[in-house]
Amino acid sequence: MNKDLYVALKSLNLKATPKRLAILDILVAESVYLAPEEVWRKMRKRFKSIGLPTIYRNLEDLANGGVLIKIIHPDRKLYYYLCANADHHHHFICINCKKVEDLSYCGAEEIEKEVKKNLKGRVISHLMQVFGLCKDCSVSRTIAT
Amino acid sequence: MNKDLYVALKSLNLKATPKRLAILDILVAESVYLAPEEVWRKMRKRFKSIGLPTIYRNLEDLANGGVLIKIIHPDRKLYYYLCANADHHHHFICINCKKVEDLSYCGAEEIEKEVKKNLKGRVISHLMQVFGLCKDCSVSRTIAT
DNA sequence: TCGTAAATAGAATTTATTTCTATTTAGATA
DNA sequence: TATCTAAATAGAAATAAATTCTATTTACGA
Repeated sequence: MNKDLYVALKSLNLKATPKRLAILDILVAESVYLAPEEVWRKMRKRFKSIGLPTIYRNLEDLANGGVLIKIIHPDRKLYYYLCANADHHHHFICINCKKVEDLSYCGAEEIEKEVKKNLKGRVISHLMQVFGLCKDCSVSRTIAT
Repeated sequence: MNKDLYVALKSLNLKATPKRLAILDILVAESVYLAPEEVWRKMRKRFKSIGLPTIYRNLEDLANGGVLIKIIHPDRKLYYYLCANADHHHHFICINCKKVEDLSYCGAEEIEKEVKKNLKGRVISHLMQVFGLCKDCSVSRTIAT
């Protein structure tokens, strides 16, 4: 299995259970974001019995540990996808094919500066998600809904 | 009633019903963001019968029309608050007292440039929300949960 | 290999949101 | 001002998403 992932789990005090590893495996294999329920469907092909609570618990634990990123879609549902480097939280998300790409640009410093100076406040976290059509999907104009 | 709001409703082809106006009134009065269910509780003090579906429908319609902004909190729930100028979608949100303040900074141009140039994609919308503690709440260290 | 804390299944529950249908109402038009 | 119609609403019911609970199983350190 992937050495880095194993180390990551260790450092989070999470045991490397077959199901947890399979969840990671699925999310590593897909370069798109998946809803918990979609992860569940894929897991059911590999395990005869697998509960939805297990999916939720693991996704949440892994997201809290920074191994996964929780993507909040505008339509209320939560989606998750694997994040290779936990420091990078800025994404371009294709609303057609669901592919997620990293954005190098991040205005975090400017924001922090403005909040500190103008609002006298303190930044704890920020969320930046850019939705649009990726290269392929903006060529073929048809948009799935 | 507020002239601007009336005009805004007109332009959205939304009728100025007492309940719709009251929802706006509540959200104008509060400078904090509110969950649909919180709006409902306040509305029940004014109307003897008021259904939750009415709250949801109105908040959604008003948000779609740009009169309200839909704030997506990290913990899955949706919150709403009134937006005076519909063009401004960048907020500093205090996780303690729920106050929402505008941020003037916006990296939209840089992002659009990067998506176009590096990813050959097309930006449709973007979301930037900064969570933290406002001036008052960062002074008193106690954080409500 | 053994012991223990962590992880799990499966059922049940909770919470949030939406759908549906009959009734009411805002506001345009006569 | 009275009438009409599409939009808005209540209230009940259904759906969807996420969580809780308890008994059982399992990873993995000693």
